Amino acid sequence: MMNLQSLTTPHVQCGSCPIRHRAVCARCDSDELEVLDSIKYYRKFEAGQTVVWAGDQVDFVGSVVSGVASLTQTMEDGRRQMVGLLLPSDFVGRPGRSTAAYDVTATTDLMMCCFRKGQFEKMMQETPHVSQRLLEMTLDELDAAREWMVILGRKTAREKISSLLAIFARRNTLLTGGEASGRIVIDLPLTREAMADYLGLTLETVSRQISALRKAGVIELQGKRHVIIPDFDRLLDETGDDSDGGFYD
Amino acid sequence: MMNLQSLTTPHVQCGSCPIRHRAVCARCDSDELEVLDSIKYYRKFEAGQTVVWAGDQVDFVGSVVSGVASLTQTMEDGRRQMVGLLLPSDFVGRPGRSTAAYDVTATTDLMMCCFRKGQFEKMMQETPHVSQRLLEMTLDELDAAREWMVILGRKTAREKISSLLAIFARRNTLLTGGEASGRIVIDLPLTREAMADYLGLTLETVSRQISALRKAGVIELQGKRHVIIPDFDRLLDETGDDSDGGFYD
DNA sequence: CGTCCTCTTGATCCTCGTCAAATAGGGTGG
DNA sequence: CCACCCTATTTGACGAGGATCAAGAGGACG
Repeated sequence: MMNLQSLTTPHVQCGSCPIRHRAVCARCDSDELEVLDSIKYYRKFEAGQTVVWAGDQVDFVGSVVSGVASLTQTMEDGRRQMVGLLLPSDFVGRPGRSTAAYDVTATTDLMMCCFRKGQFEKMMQETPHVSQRLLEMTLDELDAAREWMVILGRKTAREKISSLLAIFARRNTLLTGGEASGRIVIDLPLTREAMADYLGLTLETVSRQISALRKAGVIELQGKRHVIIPDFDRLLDETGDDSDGGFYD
Repeated sequence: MMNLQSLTTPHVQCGSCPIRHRAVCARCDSDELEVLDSIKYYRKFEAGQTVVWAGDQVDFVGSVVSGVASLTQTMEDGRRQMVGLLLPSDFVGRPGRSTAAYDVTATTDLMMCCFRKGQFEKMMQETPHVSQRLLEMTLDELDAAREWMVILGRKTAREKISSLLAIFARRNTLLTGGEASGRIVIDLPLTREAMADYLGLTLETVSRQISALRKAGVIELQGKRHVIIPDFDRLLDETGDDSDGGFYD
Protein backbone atom coordinates (compact mmCIF):
# COMPACT_ATOMS: atom_id res chain seq x y z
CA MET A 1 0.00 0.00 0.00
CA MET A 2 1.40 3.38 -0.97
CA ASN A 3 1.18 6.53 1.01
CA LEU A 4 -1.52 8.38 -0.93
CA GLN A 5 -0.66 11.89 -1.92
CA SER A 6 -2.20 14.32 0.49
CA LEU A 7 -4.43 17.03 -0.89
CA THR A 8 -3.60 20.69 -0.76
CA THR A 9 -6.65 22.78 -0.21
CA PRO A 10 -7.92 26.30 -0.83
CA HIS A 11 -6.38 29.05 1.24
CA VAL A 12 -8.04 30.01 4.51
CA GLN A 13 -7.25 33.31 6.21
CA CYS A 14 -5.39 32.91 9.51
CA GLY A 15 -7.75 35.40 11.09
CA SER A 16 -10.66 33.02 10.74
CA CYS A 17 -8.73 29.88 11.63
CA PRO A 18 -10.29 27.76 14.35
CA ILE A 19 -6.97 27.25 16.14
CA ARG A 20 -5.83 30.84 15.79
CA HIS A 21 -5.66 31.38 19.55
CA ARG A 22 -4.20 28.08 20.70
CA ALA A 23 -1.66 27.04 18.10
CA VAL A 24 1.93 28.07 17.67
CA CYS A 25 0.69 31.31 16.12
CA ALA A 26 -1.40 32.22 19.16
CA ARG A 27 0.72 35.17 20.26
CA CYS A 28 1.32 36.62 16.84
CA ASP A 29 0.02 40.09 16.07
CA SER A 30 -1.70 40.87 12.78
CA ASP A 31 1.54 41.81 11.00
CA GLU A 32 3.17 38.56 11.97
CA LEU A 33 0.04 36.68 11.03
CA GLU A 34 0.22 38.16 7.58
CA VAL A 35 3.68 36.68 7.10
CA LEU A 36 2.53 33.31 8.32
CA ASP A 37 -0.50 33.53 6.09
CA SER A 38 1.69 34.00 3.05
CA ILE A 39 3.93 31.00 3.66
CA LYS A 40 1.51 28.47 5.11
CA TYR A 41 -0.30 25.78 3.16
CA TYR A 42 -2.96 23.28 4.13
CA ARG A 43 -2.72 19.53 3.75
CA LYS A 44 -5.53 17.08 4.17
CA PHE A 45 -5.20 13.43 5.15
CA GLU A 46 -7.74 10.67 5.36
CA ALA A 47 -8.28 8.55 8.45
CA GLY A 48 -5.66 5.82 8.56
CA GLN A 49 -3.25 7.58 6.25
CA THR A 50 0.37 7.98 7.28
CA VAL A 51 1.57 11.57 7.38
CA VAL A 52 5.24 10.76 7.89
CA TRP A 53 7.23 7.56 8.38
CA ALA A 54 9.84 7.35 11.10
CA GLY A 55 13.26 7.92 9.60
CA ASP A 56 11.95 9.86 6.58
CA GLN A 57 13.30 13.23 5.62
CA VAL A 58 10.75 15.83 6.61
CA ASP A 59 10.82 19.29 5.14
CA PHE A 60 7.81 20.74 6.89
CA VAL A 61 6.38 21.42 10.32
CA GLY A 62 2.79 22.30 11.09
CA SER A 63 -0.27 22.38 13.28
CA VAL A 64 -3.26 20.11 13.47
CA VAL A 65 -6.23 22.22 12.40
CA SER A 66 -8.88 19.56 12.75
CA GLY A 67 -8.92 15.84 13.37
CA VAL A 68 -6.52 13.71 15.37
CA ALA A 69 -3.08 12.35 14.60
CA SER A 70 -0.80 10.05 16.53
CA LEU A 71 2.92 9.62 16.97
CA THR A 72 3.88 5.98 17.19
CA GLN A 73 7.09 4.13 17.90
CA THR A 74 7.46 0.56 16.64
CA MET A 75 9.96 -1.89 18.12
CA GLU A 76 11.79 -4.24 15.79
CA ASP A 77 9.59 -7.19 16.72
CA GLY A 78 6.43 -5.21 16.00
CA ARG A 79 5.40 -4.06 19.46
CA ARG A 80 4.00 -0.57 19.14
CA GLN A 81 3.60 2.29 21.57
CA MET A 82 1.88 5.54 20.84
CA VAL A 83 4.01 8.37 22.20
CA GLY A 84 1.98 11.38 21.11
CA LEU A 85 -1.66 12.15 20.51
CA LEU A 86 -2.04 15.29 18.45
CA LEU A 87 -5.27 17.21 18.74
CA PRO A 88 -6.31 20.43 17.03
CA SER A 89 -3.75 23.20 17.65
CA ASP A 90 -0.99 20.73 18.51
CA PHE A 91 2.32 21.18 16.75
CA VAL A 92 3.95 18.54 14.55
CA GLY A 93 7.62 18.34 13.80
CA ARG A 94 10.79 19.41 15.47
CA PRO A 95 12.62 22.51 14.35
CA GLY A 96 16.29 21.73 13.95
CA ARG A 97 15.77 18.10 13.04
CA SER A 98 15.63 16.84 9.50
CA THR A 99 14.26 13.30 9.88
CA ALA A 100 11.14 12.12 11.66
CA ALA A 101 11.73 10.20 14.87
CA TYR A 102 8.25 8.63 14.87
CA ASP A 103 5.50 7.54 12.54
CA VAL A 104 2.83 10.20 12.29
CA THR A 105 -0.59 8.81 11.39
CA ALA A 106 -3.97 10.40 10.87
CA THR A 107 -6.34 8.51 13.16
CA THR A 108 -9.30 10.50 11.85
CA ASP A 109 -9.64 12.69 8.80
CA LEU A 110 -7.04 15.33 9.38
CA MET A 111 -6.36 18.88 8.29
CA MET A 112 -2.94 20.34 8.86
CA CYS A 113 -1.54 23.82 8.48
CA CYS A 114 2.04 23.45 7.29
CA PHE A 115 5.16 25.53 6.83
CA ARG A 116 8.34 24.64 5.03
CA LYS A 117 10.79 23.89 7.76
CA GLY A 118 13.43 26.35 6.62
CA GLN A 119 10.95 29.19 6.46
CA PHE A 120 9.53 28.32 9.84
CA GLU A 121 12.97 28.25 11.43
CA LYS A 122 13.65 31.66 9.96
CA MET A 123 10.34 32.87 11.43
CA MET A 124 11.41 31.57 14.84
CA GLN A 125 14.62 33.57 14.70
CA GLU A 126 12.84 36.76 13.75
CA THR A 127 9.63 36.38 15.69
CA PRO A 128 10.01 35.83 19.44
CA HIS A 129 6.24 35.39 19.67
CA VAL A 130 6.51 32.18 17.72
CA SER A 131 9.35 30.61 19.67
CA GLN A 132 7.89 31.78 22.97
CA ARG A 133 4.64 30.09 22.15
CA LEU A 134 6.41 26.96 20.95
CA LEU A 135 8.28 26.75 24.24
CA GLU A 136 5.03 27.09 26.15
CA MET A 137 3.40 24.39 24.07
CA THR A 138 6.39 22.07 24.40
CA LEU A 139 6.34 22.46 28.18
CA ASP A 140 2.63 21.63 28.17
CA GLU A 141 3.31 18.58 26.05
CA LEU A 142 6.02 17.47 28.45
CA ASP A 143 3.53 17.73 31.31
CA ALA A 144 1.05 15.66 29.35
CA ALA A 145 3.76 13.10 28.64
CA ARG A 146 4.44 12.85 32.35
CA GLU A 147 0.81 12.23 33.23
CA TRP A 148 0.83 9.64 30.51
CA MET A 149 3.87 7.95 32.09
CA VAL A 150 1.91 7.52 35.31
CA ILE A 151 -0.89 5.92 33.33
CA LEU A 152 1.51 3.57 31.56
CA GLY A 153 3.60 2.67 34.58
CA ARG A 154 1.17 2.45 37.44
CA LYS A 155 -2.46 2.20 36.43
CA THR A 156 -4.56 -0.93 35.99
CA ALA A 157 -6.19 -1.69 32.66
CA ARG A 158 -9.51 -0.40 33.92
CA GLU A 159 -7.96 2.81 35.20
CA LYS A 160 -6.12 3.25 31.94
CA ILE A 161 -9.29 3.04 29.89
CA SER A 162 -11.13 5.36 32.25
CA SER A 163 -8.27 7.85 32.08
CA LEU A 164 -8.28 7.86 28.31
CA LEU A 165 -12.03 8.35 28.17
CA ALA A 166 -11.65 11.23 30.63
CA ILE A 167 -9.01 12.81 28.41
CA PHE A 168 -11.35 12.70 25.42
CA ALA A 169 -14.24 13.96 27.51
CA ARG A 170 -12.20 16.91 28.80
CA ARG A 171 -11.09 17.79 25.32
CA ASN A 172 -14.64 17.75 23.98
CA THR A 173 -15.95 20.06 26.67
CA LEU A 174 -12.87 22.25 26.34
CA LEU A 175 -13.76 22.96 22.73
CA THR A 176 -17.33 23.82 23.61
CA GLY A 177 -16.09 26.08 26.35
CA GLY A 178 -16.84 24.59 29.77
CA GLU A 179 -15.60 22.35 32.55
CA ALA A 180 -16.16 18.64 32.19
CA SER A 181 -19.01 17.44 34.39
CA GLY A 182 -22.34 15.64 34.34
CA ARG A 183 -23.44 13.93 31.14
CA ILE A 184 -20.91 13.94 28.32
CA VAL A 185 -21.06 12.37 24.88
CA ILE A 186 -17.96 11.59 22.88
CA ASP A 187 -16.96 9.93 19.64
CA LEU A 188 -13.77 7.96 20.08
CA PRO A 189 -11.18 9.19 17.59
CA LEU A 190 -9.17 5.97 17.99
CA THR A 191 -9.71 2.33 17.12
CA ARG A 192 -9.44 -0.23 19.91
CA GLU A 193 -6.02 -1.06 18.63
CA ALA A 194 -4.88 2.55 18.72
CA MET A 195 -6.26 2.87 22.25
CA ALA A 196 -4.25 -0.22 23.15
CA ASP A 197 -1.14 1.36 21.65
CA TYR A 198 -1.80 4.50 23.64
CA LEU A 199 -2.26 2.65 26.92
CA GLY A 200 0.30 -0.12 26.63
CA LEU A 201 -2.37 -2.83 26.48
CA THR A 202 -3.64 -5.34 23.94
CA LEU A 203 -6.75 -4.57 21.96
CA GLU A 204 -8.51 -7.50 23.63
CA THR A 205 -7.94 -6.03 27.06
CA VAL A 206 -9.17 -2.65 25.85
CA SER A 207 -12.32 -4.26 24.55
CA ARG A 208 -12.90 -6.21 27.74
CA GLN A 209 -12.44 -3.21 29.98
CA ILE A 210 -14.76 -1.09 27.89
CA SER A 211 -17.33 -3.84 28.24
CA ALA A 212 -16.73 -3.96 31.98
CA LEU A 213 -17.24 -0.21 32.31
CA ARG A 214 -20.41 -0.53 30.28
CA LYS A 215 -21.71 -3.32 32.47
CA ALA A 216 -20.87 -1.26 35.55
CA GLY A 217 -22.92 1.62 34.14
CA VAL A 218 -19.97 4.00 33.99
CA ILE A 219 -20.45 4.41 30.25
CA GLU A 220 -23.05 3.59 27.60
CA LEU A 221 -22.23 2.62 24.05
CA GLN A 222 -24.07 3.36 20.83
CA GLY A 223 -22.17 1.48 18.19
CA LYS A 224 -18.45 0.97 18.70
CA ARG A 225 -17.22 4.50 18.78
CA HIS A 226 -20.04 6.58 20.24
CA VAL A 227 -19.75 6.76 24.03
CA ILE A 228 -22.11 8.32 26.53
CA ILE A 229 -20.76 9.17 29.96
CA PRO A 230 -23.83 9.62 32.17
CA ASP A 231 -21.82 10.99 35.09
CA PHE A 232 -18.34 12.34 34.53
CA ASP A 233 -17.45 12.24 38.24
CA ARG A 234 -18.32 8.58 38.32
CA LEU A 235 -15.85 8.07 35.48
CA LEU A 236 -13.19 10.05 37.32
CA ASP A 237 -13.57 7.73 40.29
CA GLU A 238 -12.44 4.96 38.00
CA THR A 239 -9.26 6.70 36.84
CA GLY A 240 -7.37 6.28 40.11
CA ASP A 241 -6.52 10.01 40.08
CA ASP A 242 -6.94 12.42 42.91
CA SER A 243 -10.55 13.47 43.15
CA ASP A 244 -9.49 17.11 43.45
CA GLY A 245 -8.08 17.23 39.97
CA GLY A 246 -4.61 18.18 41.12
CA PHE A 247 -4.09 21.12 38.80
CA TYR A 248 -1.40 23.69 39.00
CA ASP A 249 -0.40 26.73 37.07
CA MET B 1 10.42 14.82 59.51
CA MET B 2 11.19 18.30 58.34
CA ASN B 3 12.78 19.24 55.08
CA LEU B 4 16.28 20.13 56.23
CA GLN B 5 17.47 23.52 55.18
CA SER B 6 19.69 23.16 52.17
CA LEU B 7 23.12 24.70 52.28
CA THR B 8 24.17 27.63 50.21
CA THR B 9 27.75 27.40 49.14
CA PRO B 10 30.64 29.60 48.05
CA HIS B 11 30.36 31.29 44.69
CA VAL B 12 31.80 29.52 41.65
CA GLN B 13 32.49 31.42 38.45
CA CYS B 14 30.21 30.39 35.57
CA GLY B 15 33.25 30.25 33.31
CA SER B 16 34.65 27.30 35.21
CA CYS B 17 31.33 25.57 35.75
CA PRO B 18 31.26 21.91 34.67
CA ILE B 19 27.88 22.26 32.93
CA ARG B 20 28.69 25.57 31.29
CA HIS B 21 28.28 24.17 27.77
CA ARG B 22 25.28 21.92 28.23
CA ALA B 23 22.94 23.73 30.63
CA VAL B 24 20.40 26.43 29.96
CA CYS B 25 23.27 28.92 29.86
CA ALA B 26 25.08 27.04 27.09
CA ARG B 27 24.53 29.63 24.37
CA CYS B 28 25.20 32.67 26.49
CA ASP B 29 28.13 34.90 25.60
CA SER B 30 30.43 36.27 28.27
CA ASP B 31 28.36 39.42 28.87
CA GLU B 32 25.24 37.39 29.42
CA LEU B 33 27.14 34.99 31.59
CA GLU B 34 28.19 37.86 33.78
CA VAL B 35 24.58 38.73 34.44
CA LEU B 36 23.76 35.11 35.26
CA ASP B 37 26.79 34.93 37.47
CA SER B 38 25.56 37.84 39.51
CA ILE B 39 22.09 36.49 40.20
CA LYS B 40 22.74 32.77 40.54
CA TYR B 41 23.28 30.93 43.81
CA TYR B 42 24.20 27.35 44.61
CA ARG B 43 22.21 24.99 46.79
CA LYS B 44 23.39 21.65 48.05
CA PHE B 45 21.19 18.70 48.99
CA GLU B 46 22.00 15.38 50.54
CA ALA B 47 20.98 12.06 49.03
CA GLY B 48 17.39 11.32 49.92
CA GLN B 49 16.49 14.91 50.70
CA THR B 50 13.43 16.43 49.09
CA VAL B 51 14.13 19.53 47.03
CA VAL B 52 10.50 20.50 46.48
CA TRP B 53 7.16 18.94 47.38
CA ALA B 54 4.43 18.69 44.77
CA GLY B 55 1.97 21.52 45.30
CA ASP B 56 4.47 23.77 47.07
CA GLN B 57 5.10 27.32 46.05
CA VAL B 58 8.42 27.45 44.27
CA ASP B 59 10.24 30.71 43.78
CA PHE B 60 13.29 29.40 41.99
CA VAL B 61 14.38 27.48 38.93
CA GLY B 62 17.79 26.00 38.34
CA SER B 63 20.15 23.47 36.85
CA VAL B 64 21.59 20.29 38.25
CA VAL B 65 25.32 20.90 38.55
CA SER B 66 26.28 17.52 39.95
CA GLY B 67 24.41 14.50 41.29
CA VAL B 68 21.03 13.15 40.29
CA ALA B 69 17.50 14.25 41.13
CA SER B 70 14.15 12.73 40.30
CA LEU B 71 10.67 14.01 39.60
CA THR B 72 8.03 11.76 41.08
CA GLN B 73 4.27 11.65 40.93
CA THR B 74 2.39 9.91 43.73
CA MET B 75 -1.17 8.64 43.34
CA GLU B 76 -3.55 9.02 46.25
CA ASP B 77 -3.23 5.36 47.24
CA GLY B 78 0.54 5.62 47.31
CA ARG B 79 1.51 4.19 43.93
CA ARG B 80 4.47 6.17 42.66
CA GLN B 81 5.86 6.79 39.22
CA MET B 82 9.04 8.65 38.46
CA VAL B 83 8.38 11.04 35.58
CA GLY B 84 11.74 12.74 35.30
CA LEU B 85 15.35 11.84 35.97
CA LEU B 86 17.50 14.92 36.23
CA LEU B 87 21.18 14.59 35.47
CA PRO B 88 23.88 17.25 35.49
CA SER B 89 22.94 20.17 33.21
CA ASP B 90 19.23 19.33 33.32
CA PHE B 91 16.85 22.13 34.14
CA VAL B 92 14.47 22.12 37.09
CA GLY B 93 11.29 24.14 37.31
CA ARG B 94 8.86 25.59 34.88
CA PRO B 95 8.95 29.27 34.03
CA GLY B 96 5.47 30.71 34.24
CA ARG B 97 4.28 28.31 36.91
CA SER B 98 4.30 29.10 40.58
CA THR B 99 3.71 25.71 42.22
CA ALA B 100 5.55 22.46 41.73
CA ALA B 101 3.68 19.76 39.83
CA TYR B 102 5.89 16.94 41.13
CA ASP B 103 8.06 15.99 44.06
CA VAL B 104 11.68 16.72 43.33
CA THR B 105 14.08 14.51 45.28
CA ALA B 106 17.85 14.27 45.42
CA THR B 107 18.64 10.62 44.74
CA THR B 108 22.34 11.24 45.29
CA ASP B 109 24.13 14.19 46.86
CA LEU B 110 23.10 17.04 44.67
CA MET B 111 24.39 20.47 43.75
CA MET B 112 22.07 22.90 42.05
CA CYS B 113 22.62 26.26 40.43
CA CYS B 114 19.53 28.34 41.13
CA PHE B 115 17.91 31.57 40.04
CA ARG B 116 14.98 33.39 41.57
CA LYS B 117 12.12 32.68 39.26
CA GLY B 118 11.22 36.30 38.64
CA GLN B 119 14.76 37.22 37.71
CA PHE B 120 15.08 34.21 35.44
CA GLU B 121 11.86 35.02 33.63
CA LYS B 122 13.13 38.54 33.09
CA MET B 123 16.35 37.07 31.70
CA MET B 124 14.32 34.96 29.30
CA GLN B 125 12.55 38.02 27.96
CA GLU B 126 15.78 39.91 27.44
CA THR B 127 18.08 37.11 26.41
CA PRO B 128 16.96 35.04 23.43
CA HIS B 129 19.95 32.77 23.98
CA VAL B 130 18.43 31.57 27.22
CA SER B 131 14.94 30.85 25.92
CA GLN B 132 16.31 29.32 22.72
CA ARG B 133 18.42 26.96 24.73
CA LEU B 134 15.53 26.17 27.06
CA LEU B 135 13.34 25.28 24.09
CA GLU B 136 16.04 23.01 22.75
CA MET B 137 16.43 21.29 26.11
CA THR B 138 12.69 20.92 26.55
CA LEU B 139 12.38 19.29 23.13
CA ASP B 140 15.17 16.89 24.07
CA GLU B 141 13.42 16.09 27.31
CA LEU B 142 10.21 15.41 25.43
CA ASP B 143 12.06 12.97 23.20
CA ALA B 144 13.47 11.25 26.26
CA ALA B 145 9.99 11.09 27.77
CA ARG B 146 8.73 9.39 24.62
CA GLU B 147 11.46 6.74 24.69
CA TRP B 148 10.56 6.25 28.31
CA MET B 149 6.90 5.72 27.37
CA VAL B 150 7.92 2.85 25.11
CA ILE B 151 9.83 1.33 27.99
CA LEU B 152 6.87 1.70 30.33
CA GLY B 153 4.20 0.56 27.93
CA ARG B 154 5.78 -2.21 25.93
CA LYS B 155 8.92 -3.65 27.44
CA THR B 156 9.25 -6.69 29.68
CA ALA B 157 10.75 -6.38 33.15
CA ARG B 158 14.07 -7.71 31.92
CA GLU B 159 14.12 -5.31 28.97
CA LYS B 160 13.23 -2.45 31.27
CA ILE B 161 16.15 -3.13 33.60
CA SER B 162 18.53 -3.56 30.68
CA SER B 163 17.30 -0.30 29.16
CA LEU B 164 17.86 1.59 32.37
CA LEU B 165 21.35 0.19 32.78
CA ALA B 166 22.07 1.18 29.19
CA ILE B 167 20.89 4.71 29.92
CA PHE B 168 23.27 5.00 32.85
CA ALA B 169 26.08 3.43 30.86
CA ARG B 170 25.59 5.87 27.99
CA ARG B 171 25.56 8.79 30.35
CA ASN B 172 28.80 7.71 32.02
CA THR B 173 30.68 7.38 28.77
CA LEU B 174 29.13 10.60 27.51
CA LEU B 175 30.75 12.48 30.38
CA THR B 176 34.11 10.91 29.70
CA GLY B 177 33.77 11.75 26.05
CA GLY B 178 33.20 8.63 23.97
CA GLU B 179 30.67 6.23 22.55
CA ALA B 180 29.36 3.49 24.79
CA SER B 181 30.90 0.11 23.94
CA GLY B 182 32.92 -2.77 25.36
CA ARG B 183 33.47 -2.90 29.11
CA ILE B 184 31.70 -0.24 31.15
CA VAL B 185 31.55 0.28 34.89
CA ILE B 186 28.77 2.27 36.53
CA ASP B 187 27.57 3.20 39.97
CA LEU B 188 23.81 3.13 40.13
CA PRO B 189 22.54 6.51 41.27
CA LEU B 190 19.17 4.99 42.25
CA THR B 191 17.96 2.57 44.90
CA ARG B 192 16.11 -0.54 43.76
CA GLU B 193 12.91 1.17 44.78
CA ALA B 194 13.70 4.28 42.74
CA MET B 195 14.55 2.07 39.77
CA ALA B 196 11.19 0.38 40.25
CA ASP B 197 9.49 3.79 40.28
CA TYR B 198 11.31 4.71 37.11
CA LEU B 199 10.34 1.53 35.31
CA GLY B 200 6.81 0.94 36.57
CA LEU B 201 7.81 -2.22 38.44
CA THR B 202 8.04 -3.36 42.04
CA LEU B 203 11.37 -3.35 43.80
CA GLU B 204 11.22 -7.13 44.10
CA THR B 205 10.94 -7.52 40.36
CA VAL B 206 13.83 -5.11 39.88
CA SER B 207 15.95 -7.14 42.26
CA ARG B 208 15.03 -10.42 40.60
CA GLN B 209 15.79 -9.17 37.10
CA ILE B 210 19.12 -7.75 38.18
CA SER B 211 19.95 -11.16 39.64
CA ALA B 212 18.83 -12.81 36.42
CA LEU B 213 21.06 -10.56 34.32
CA ARG B 214 23.92 -11.31 36.67
CA LYS B 215 23.37 -15.05 36.39
CA ALA B 216 23.21 -14.72 32.62
CA GLY B 217 26.59 -12.96 32.67
CA VAL B 218 25.23 -9.74 31.18
CA ILE B 219 26.38 -7.80 34.23
CA GLU B 220 28.56 -8.32 37.28
CA LEU B 221 27.91 -6.82 40.69
CA GLN B 222 30.33 -5.54 43.31
CA GLY B 223 28.17 -4.59 46.25
CA LYS B 224 24.64 -3.41 45.54
CA ARG B 225 25.30 -0.35 43.48
CA HIS B 226 28.52 -0.98 41.61
CA VAL B 227 27.81 -2.63 38.25
CA ILE B 228 30.24 -3.94 35.67
CA ILE B 229 29.02 -4.41 32.11
CA PRO B 230 31.58 -6.69 30.45
CA ASP B 231 30.07 -6.20 26.99
CA PHE B 232 27.83 -3.26 26.27
CA ASP B 233 26.49 -4.73 23.02
CA ARG B 234 25.42 -7.82 24.92
CA LEU B 235 23.44 -5.56 27.25
CA LEU B 236 21.88 -3.76 24.29
CA ASP B 237 20.64 -7.10 22.96
CA GLU B 238 18.63 -7.37 26.16
CA THR B 239 16.91 -4.00 25.82
CA GLY B 240 14.60 -4.98 22.97
CA ASP B 241 15.71 -1.92 21.00
CA ASP B 242 16.85 -1.83 17.43
CA SER B 243 20.45 -2.94 17.25
CA ASP B 244 21.29 0.01 15.02
CA GLY B 245 20.58 2.54 17.70
CA GLY B 246 17.89 4.34 15.79
CA PHE B 247 19.23 7.83 16.26
CA TYR B 248 18.14 10.88 14.41
CA ASP B 249 19.01 14.50 14.39
C1' DC C 1 -25.76 -11.35 0.11
C1' DG C 2 -21.03 -12.18 0.79
C1' DT C 3 -16.65 -10.12 2.22
C1' DC C 4 -13.66 -7.48 4.91
C1' DC C 5 -12.77 -5.12 9.24
C1' DT C 6 -13.30 -4.02 13.65
C1' DC C 7 -14.68 -5.50 17.73
C1' DT C 8 -16.22 -8.88 21.37
C1' DT C 9 -15.91 -12.88 24.07
C1' DG C 10 -13.91 -17.28 25.79
C1' DA C 11 -10.13 -20.36 27.50
C1' DT C 12 -5.66 -20.79 29.01
C1' DC C 13 -0.94 -19.33 30.12
C1' DC C 14 2.60 -16.61 32.06
C1' DT C 15 4.71 -12.50 33.77
C1' DC C 16 4.87 -9.81 37.37
C1' DG C 17 2.73 -8.25 41.88
C1' DT C 18 1.96 -9.43 46.69
C1' DC C 19 3.12 -11.19 51.02
C1' DA C 20 6.63 -13.10 53.85
C1' DA C 21 11.12 -14.14 55.46
C1' DA C 22 16.05 -14.28 55.18
C1' DT C 23 20.53 -11.87 54.23
C1' DA C 24 23.83 -8.32 53.81
C1' DG C 25 26.10 -4.36 54.70
C1' DG C 26 26.93 0.00 57.03
C1' DG C 27 26.83 2.72 60.76
C1' DT C 28 26.64 3.38 65.84
C1' DG C 29 27.46 2.93 70.58
C1' DG C 30 29.71 0.36 74.03
C1' DC D 1 37.10 -3.89 67.79
C1' DC D 2 32.71 -6.05 68.30
C1' DA D 3 27.68 -6.57 69.02
C1' DC D 4 23.66 -4.65 67.53
C1' DC D 5 20.38 -2.37 64.69
C1' DC D 6 18.51 -0.32 60.70
C1' DT D 7 17.85 -0.17 56.05
C1' DA D 8 18.48 -1.92 51.46
C1' DT D 9 18.30 -5.90 49.07
C1' DT D 10 17.55 -10.72 47.91
C1' DT D 11 14.88 -14.77 47.56
C1' DG D 12 10.77 -17.78 47.97
C1' DA D 13 5.83 -19.08 47.45
C1' DC D 14 1.68 -18.00 45.60
C1' DG D 15 -1.99 -15.56 43.13
C1' DA D 16 -3.95 -12.21 39.91
C1' DG D 17 -4.13 -9.32 36.05
C1' DG D 18 -3.26 -9.12 31.39
C1' DA D 19 -1.38 -11.46 27.26
C1' DT D 20 -2.04 -14.90 23.93
C1' DC D 21 -4.53 -17.91 21.02
C1' DA D 22 -8.88 -18.89 19.05
C1' DA D 23 -13.53 -18.27 17.59
C1' DG D 24 -17.56 -15.50 16.65
C1' DA D 25 -20.46 -11.34 16.02
C1' DG D 26 -21.69 -6.88 14.21
C1' DG D 27 -21.42 -3.36 10.48
C1' DA D 28 -20.14 -1.14 6.20
C1' DC D 29 -19.74 -1.62 1.52
C1' DG D 30 -19.49 -3.57 -2.94
